Amino acid sequence: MYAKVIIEYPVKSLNKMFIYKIPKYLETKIEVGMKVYVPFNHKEVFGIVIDIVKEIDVEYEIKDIIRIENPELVLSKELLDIGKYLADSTLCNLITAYQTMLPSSLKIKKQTSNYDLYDEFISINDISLAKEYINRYPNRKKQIIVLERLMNETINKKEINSNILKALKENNLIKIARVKKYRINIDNKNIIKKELTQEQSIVFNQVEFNKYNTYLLYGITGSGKTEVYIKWIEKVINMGKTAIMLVPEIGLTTQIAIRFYEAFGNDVAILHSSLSQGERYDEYIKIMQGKVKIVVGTRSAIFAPLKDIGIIIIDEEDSNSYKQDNTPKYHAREIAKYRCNYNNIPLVLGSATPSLESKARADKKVYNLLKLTTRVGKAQIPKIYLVNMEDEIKKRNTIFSDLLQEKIKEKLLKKEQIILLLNRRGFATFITCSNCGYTYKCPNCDITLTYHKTTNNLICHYCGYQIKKASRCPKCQEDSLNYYGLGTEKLEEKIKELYPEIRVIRMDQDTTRNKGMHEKIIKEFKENKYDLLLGTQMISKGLDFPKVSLVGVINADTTLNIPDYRSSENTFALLNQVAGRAGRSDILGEVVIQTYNPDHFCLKCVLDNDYDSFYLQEMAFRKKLKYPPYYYLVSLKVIGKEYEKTLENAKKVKNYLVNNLNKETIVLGPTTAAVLKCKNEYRMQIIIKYKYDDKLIKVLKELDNLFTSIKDSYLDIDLSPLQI
DNA sequence: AGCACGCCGACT
DNA sequence: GTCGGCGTGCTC
Repeated sequence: MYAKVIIEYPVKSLNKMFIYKIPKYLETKIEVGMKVYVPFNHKEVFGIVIDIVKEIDVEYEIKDIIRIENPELVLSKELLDIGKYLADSTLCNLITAYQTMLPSSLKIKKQTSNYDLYDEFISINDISLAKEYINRYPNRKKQIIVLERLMNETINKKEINSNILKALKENNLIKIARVKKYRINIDNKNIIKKELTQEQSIVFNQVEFNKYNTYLLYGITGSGKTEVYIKWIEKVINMGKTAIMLVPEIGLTTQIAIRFYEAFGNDVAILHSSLSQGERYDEYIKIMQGKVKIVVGTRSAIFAPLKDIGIIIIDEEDSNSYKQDNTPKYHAREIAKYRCNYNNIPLVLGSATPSLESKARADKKVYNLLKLTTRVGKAQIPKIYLVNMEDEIKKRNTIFSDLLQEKIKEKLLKKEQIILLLNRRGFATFITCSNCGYTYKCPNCDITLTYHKTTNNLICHYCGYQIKKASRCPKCQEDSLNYYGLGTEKLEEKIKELYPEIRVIRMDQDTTRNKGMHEKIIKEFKENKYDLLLGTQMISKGLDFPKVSLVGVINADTTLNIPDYRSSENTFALLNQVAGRAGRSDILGEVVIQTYNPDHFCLKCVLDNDYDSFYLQEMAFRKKLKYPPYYYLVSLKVIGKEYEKTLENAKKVKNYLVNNLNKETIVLGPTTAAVLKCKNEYRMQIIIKYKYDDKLIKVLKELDNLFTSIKDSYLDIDLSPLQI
């Protein structure tokens, strides 16, 4: 018997099957999907068995598989197929696809170290033997105490002094058993069931099980989507099946996880980015062994090794975090479609602000549209104010408008809570010398450095380059460095200046870097230890703080002015979400949005809380400019150390595309990418816009292969990019 | 990717 | 002569 194996190196030239002979003693043990250790060109490497065949007809010498690496890890047929689909649809190597699907502790690289944790329990070997021992050595008091306890129970090894343990063991009185221990253990005995409202019940009943269908659940913030998700999953579990629930990155994960633990107890496993490697390993093994039925997690949880899935739900389906921005550049929604189609089950996409793409498909009846239009309980839609900052500047209000200041004061008096959103971290976005014009810039990238005051560092948000800030201008030595552009750090400082008695907490990438900080901030704010929470878009999603009655958006233009075709869509979603944080109980919520573009249609729609109107206007714009969902996009970046050669290669790529793709397909560029120079490399961009092109994948693969022989630059392809 | 092989220049 | 630089080719 022979095995077809892909090996651990993620290189294009090795992206193929290698054939190995299965030694006799492994014939009965080996399975497709197992990790193996094989000889490979004077070395030994790891690989995955993709196929097993009886006979093979080749002229070259075939080597033997050395061993099976870890027999408990077997990728199922479904997961193997998902990997193939992933590799095909994003043009990555097959091994890269499997690597991304596995938790890092199980990846196909080095030896898998043992991540298993155990509890060790002592029990008695033979009672009569123990009694005899006690009689013979009555002065061994400590040992006797242990032995007497052991006559009625088992004891955790940790409780007993190791010398005593040793003595008992040497006299053959006890035995020690290992029990696998999980790092995450939620013991939840009081399962909480909630009744659905009438509107929720109607939505619940519209999903058909045991059939592949995509549903778009359009439910306004606070309409109780989670409760409907729970009912669908409950139904699937009762059918003996399992479920995946995807949530956006962190933040939201914990809150939803708590609700899921309340509803399903230990049937739930959590997979998200802030778990340690060991925790991830434990959760993965639990899932693979069928010890849990529900997986709640972020993007990569779509690859959870569940068997017999009955439903997949993606909450906040418009979140950008479902798209991975490094290779493989996959979108979890597309993998979910593949998996649901594979298992012939429903896929539910939920959102208060569906992506235009999903809404358009729902309108065309490709997806089934489900709607939740009322808030649960007494909660009302918040009142929104739009403030023109142009007028405020005249009054010398650069950060806080009169209205926002007044509202903050009012809420502080009433002891209600406040959230402030500023979608930019750090202290100042750039520092310039007013004497000579010197600006701190990244030496590797084509952008200004952001100043972080807490560490007194200037940081490049692209490559991570850092330098300490000098007290005087590094060029002309004058004491004339000025700070421009407001970040969350500075906002925090300003707020404390304005309201000295206020209790403020900041949540952004910098304050949540350490494990558990995220949860801590949310918990403490919820417990009313702070009056005001300020932060980046991290604070906008899914959090439920009943005492928040005011949300302030400091500068709505930060996201609106990003030069990207989706900036309006992102801004609408962000503002709508953050507005939804206000007034989640019986107190009326108020939202103050500050902007320099009060006439922008996107902000007007936010003001009116009118998703449909936003959708129509934005769709018209997309149609006119040939953007998704009317056209599909592909972004190709040619990246190289030398500008001239990179540009030359980019031009060749363009010509190749124009000559080989369909006539109707639009090829734009090459232009300099949004950030031309990044990490000391130049980046030229080519954009493809197409409606239908049967040659596309084939042509892109050829192009990708052609680049193997070009040394001075490389090609980066993103099929359906979220940003261009 | 990572290793062997091979061809070349420069050194005890 | 031989040590080590790197360009090329191959891996079941």
